[in-house]
Amino acid sequence: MGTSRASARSVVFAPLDPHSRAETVVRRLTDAITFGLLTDAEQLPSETDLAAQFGVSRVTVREALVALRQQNLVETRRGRGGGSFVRAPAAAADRSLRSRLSELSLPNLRDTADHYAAVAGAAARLAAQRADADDILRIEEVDADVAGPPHRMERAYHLEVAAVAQSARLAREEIRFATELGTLLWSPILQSVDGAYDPHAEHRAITAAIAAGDGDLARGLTEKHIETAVERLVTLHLTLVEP
Amino acid sequence: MGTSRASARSVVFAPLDPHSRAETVVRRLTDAITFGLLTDAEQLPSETDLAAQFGVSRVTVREALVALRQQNLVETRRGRGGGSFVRAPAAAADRSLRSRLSELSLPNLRDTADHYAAVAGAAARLAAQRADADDILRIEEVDADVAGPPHRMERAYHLEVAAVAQSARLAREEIRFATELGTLLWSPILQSVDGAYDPHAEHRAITAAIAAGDGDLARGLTEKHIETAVERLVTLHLTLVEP
DNA sequence: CCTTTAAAGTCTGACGCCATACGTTTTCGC
DNA sequence: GCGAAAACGTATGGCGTCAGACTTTAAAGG
Repeated sequence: MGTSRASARSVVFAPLDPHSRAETVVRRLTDAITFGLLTDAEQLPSETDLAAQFGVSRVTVREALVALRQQNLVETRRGRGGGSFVRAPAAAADRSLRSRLSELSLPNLRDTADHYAAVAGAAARLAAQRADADDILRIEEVDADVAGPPHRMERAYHLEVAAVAQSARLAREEIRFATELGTLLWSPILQSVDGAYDPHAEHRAITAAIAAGDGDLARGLTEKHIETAVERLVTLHLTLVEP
Repeated sequence: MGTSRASARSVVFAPLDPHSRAETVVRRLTDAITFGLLTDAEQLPSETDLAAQFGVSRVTVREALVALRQQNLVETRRGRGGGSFVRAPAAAADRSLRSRLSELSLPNLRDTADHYAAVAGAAARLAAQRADADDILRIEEVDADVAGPPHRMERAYHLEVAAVAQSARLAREEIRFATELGTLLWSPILQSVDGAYDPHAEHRAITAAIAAGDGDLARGLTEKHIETAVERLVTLHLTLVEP
């Protein structure tokens, strides 16, 4: 009894976000660059457009861009055709990933993964209930495109499943996890640890379950897919933490 | 392909929270009072304590309290033993609930419910994998306490299950849903629509599945429990929207 | 080469929020 | 009844953010 009361209060009275708005914009853009959502040499929208999209003042955007320039994550050019351009060195992303991984606590990593599996599994189940033939084709097309880095492929696949599930919330959650954890879970570093791992074969099995309308199987396969990736990540984490 | 890229961007460039900090505090406290997390005549922490807990300045808390007083949701007394006290008329809560329900769009309601079922179902499944005998006793004790309003009982039950699942994230999500949707889903208004509904019997079945270590059954029963409540809410929603 | 255009750079007054300090009110405890 | 303590009420200077306006820069297009 006391538990639920105390815990509900923990939400009501939880601290507000301590970060300034400029700082929040910095974190947004830094994460997007570090995790590959914004690629090297890519041009950001203009200051005016960024301000409109983020719902902040242009001064705030400019403040954030100063910080990003100091981190050498963007460079800015004036004049027509100017603007801010991403500078994302590949080696920095790799170092950032290992650094990030070694900062994560194992219980925290497992808890995040449990949550992710719940969301992605539910999306797969709903997709099995709601997909039509066009949806299945689309999922297959997305999965057939193997031209990019693994975490991009994984993100595209799971996001397509969430879209087919017709749940805006689950799709949004999927994107959040892809941003927060996806780059770790599906990192190329992990691919070299165990060569026998074939995510595409697992995707095909999930897609077949969705096509067959078997929601429980689709969910179970999705959960296992994520749990497998987590175990590999845990293995890497242990090598980093106990040298 | 374009789908996942465009959608990832929608997260990166999504608008920041437009609400001022004072306004956010107002919303927090208004929701907590309206949904029964803070009860009539209950004393709020002092301004200084609220400021510390919310991580804001006292001026901001005072600003929020002015707004709450204008809404007649609190009254404030000076001096020793003074402070702000909740004023939560039962009729206003009922009106607020119907008003809230008629504002919800049906697809939105279903989507939220799908997400809730995923979280609560996953919690039940993990609880079945991780519970020991003491945990089961605790769940049963929580469920045996029938002294309060239904939404309180439901919150306490599901939160206990999430606690037994040993997932901080799922517990936090559970609290969020209990705050956002729980008061609607388990409202006394709905209890009078269909007298045959017995949530405690459904809880006992879920608890038995958890005790038996049957994660899939525990999850399935939890999902059905929530889906049943949603259908009843949809029925009420239709009576409000199409008179 | 010149003009136009897009985009960054700079500035300004008003408002929200911060930390800090002090004053007033009311109850509690001796 | 008095003094102490808790708690609200008021005020202040500084910083972040806002909307809006104007200037400078550099590329694109004729």
